[in-house]
Amino acid sequence: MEKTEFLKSGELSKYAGVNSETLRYYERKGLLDEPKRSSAGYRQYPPDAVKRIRFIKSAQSLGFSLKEILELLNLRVSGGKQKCEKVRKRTEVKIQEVEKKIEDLQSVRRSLSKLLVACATNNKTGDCPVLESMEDVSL
Amino acid sequence: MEKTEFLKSGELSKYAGVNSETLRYYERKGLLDEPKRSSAGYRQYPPDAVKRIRFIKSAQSLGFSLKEILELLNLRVSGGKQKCEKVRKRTEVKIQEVEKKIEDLQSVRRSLSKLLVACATNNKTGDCPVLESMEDVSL
DNA sequence: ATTGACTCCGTACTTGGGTACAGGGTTTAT
DNA sequence: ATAAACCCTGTACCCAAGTACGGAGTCAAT
Repeated sequence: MEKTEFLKSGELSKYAGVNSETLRYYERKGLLDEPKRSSAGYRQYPPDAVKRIRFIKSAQSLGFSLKEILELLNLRVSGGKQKCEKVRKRTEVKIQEVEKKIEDLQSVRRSLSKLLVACATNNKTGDCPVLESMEDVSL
Repeated sequence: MEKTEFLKSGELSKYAGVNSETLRYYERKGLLDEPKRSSAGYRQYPPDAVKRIRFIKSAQSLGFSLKEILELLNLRVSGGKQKCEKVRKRTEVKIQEVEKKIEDLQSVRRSLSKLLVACATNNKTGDCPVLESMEDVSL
């Protein structure tokens, strides 16, 4: 009877794994477009709002603030030559930032791997080497 | 006359680019070892405390909380077979987490690259394509 | 020996990113 | 037609990660 085309806030929050209050919060912050409302005033989210929330959550776990995430989300080409140029510039900057993060993480991973190797050595010899802590190894 | 071997809180905070109150804060949180004190009670940091602060700051920018950073810093092998085993296990978990972050970042970078390509196309044709926003592209 | 720039400590304040009500309307199942 | 289970709004509260502040001691230069 009902086309189950849209999600209510409870449904969206369940699928996306966040508190439904968080949805309102993101809406206030402009991270989530204001959804249509039912006649009773209930929010009706399009199904792919789930993707949006998940994107926000991943980006956060990668060290982006909500403000930065908003900037990422607002990068998009929408016609007009000079606007496109601006987007290109800002995108290049973002890419640099992301690549820096990737390099730092790879450096962290290398440090962790050294620890593993040290442990493996121990398992052969029974004599556990003392390894200086993370930040001495690299970065 | 004075061996300038140690750093005072103001010096360390300057070199490491943080507020000196932050040093006290990190000390309280166990991220920074309590340094020796001068006869007057002034903190005397070893020069490589700078590395420690920088490590903390990078790790933060990669999405690690101070609590997680403390765990990373406390990973180290220091003798004793079963302890080494525990370290190895925890290290493996950390490596997985780091690799997940790297993959997510690479995915973000690919999305951003698509934007760039779209922009480049525009610059040839003068007709700027409409590209859906970040989270539709990937992740 | 006084001034200015530092340090100490404890405590209070701030900001970002949520979470939790209270008080009210709605929908669904019985 | 009534209760359970939603949803709405506004506001207050919470935690992490700092930051600022007051009152006091210290150090270096004049």
